[in-house]
Amino acid sequence: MAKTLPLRETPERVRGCCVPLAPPLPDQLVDELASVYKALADPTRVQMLYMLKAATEAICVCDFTAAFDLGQPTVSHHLGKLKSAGFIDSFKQGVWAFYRLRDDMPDPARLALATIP
Amino acid sequence: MAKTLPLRETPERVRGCCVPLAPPLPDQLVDELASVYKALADPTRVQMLYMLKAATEAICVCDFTAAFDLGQPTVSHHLGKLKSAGFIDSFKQGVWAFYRLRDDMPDPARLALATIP
DNA sequence: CCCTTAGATCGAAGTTTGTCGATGCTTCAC
DNA sequence: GTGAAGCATCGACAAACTTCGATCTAAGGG
Repeated sequence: MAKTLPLRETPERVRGCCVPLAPPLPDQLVDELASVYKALADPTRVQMLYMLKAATEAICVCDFTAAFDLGQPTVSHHLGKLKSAGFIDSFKQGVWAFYRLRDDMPDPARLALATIP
Repeated sequence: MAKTLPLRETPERVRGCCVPLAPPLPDQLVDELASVYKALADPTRVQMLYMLKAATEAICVCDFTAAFDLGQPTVSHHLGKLKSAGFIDSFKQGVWAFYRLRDDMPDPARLALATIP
């Protein structure tokens, strides 16, 4: 017959150990989610997305460059990451480049963006 | 008198350039948000949080170690990051260590966690 | 006691990331 | 055509991150 478990009584209901868990999320989905979060894992990019959420029109790269005490290549680099992650797109107007939130943002990006004030 | 803007007509309403923007978020808040996202910016940690959301009880470290084809020190490292970010806490039960979602999770972490399936 | 086991911590290797300066490209003014 | 301005791209470098093996600590079993 089954021998009693050697665990002493506990303040929490706790199983012995190493019980089967729920099936994991598909690798593809997990990687997609992690990529989206990675794009948000930098203060400059969080601030950029906040500015774009608060803005009523597309924002010029020169505005970002003025706002962030960073070199222009660095600003371009951050905007490129947000673009690759699906948050924003861009268009050119003469010599200027404007960025805005995507209308057709992928769901993971849309959900994550909603957590930014 | 004011000279007309040199911009040609555009498909979008676009201001000239470099117009004042909304005041930025406070640095402290931006850093806190970025730190939370950084904790999610790894597939293993996303999967861990999914497992903890799906579980009804605390999960033993040995379960994570078995689930992730990673060394035990690496699993400990990831759990430590999730703990530092405010997502989870832990308690010991004999030789085992159990992790669970925090009841009093900070708001940024709670919001971000809600974006994981 | 001694030994085993679970987990945390330490130190190191390899990769990724943020930042910069330099350069190239495109557009516009003259 | 020539020059200047706005951006993107490239190459380099320091910092941070992921991962591992080795070691240390704590708890139990004999």
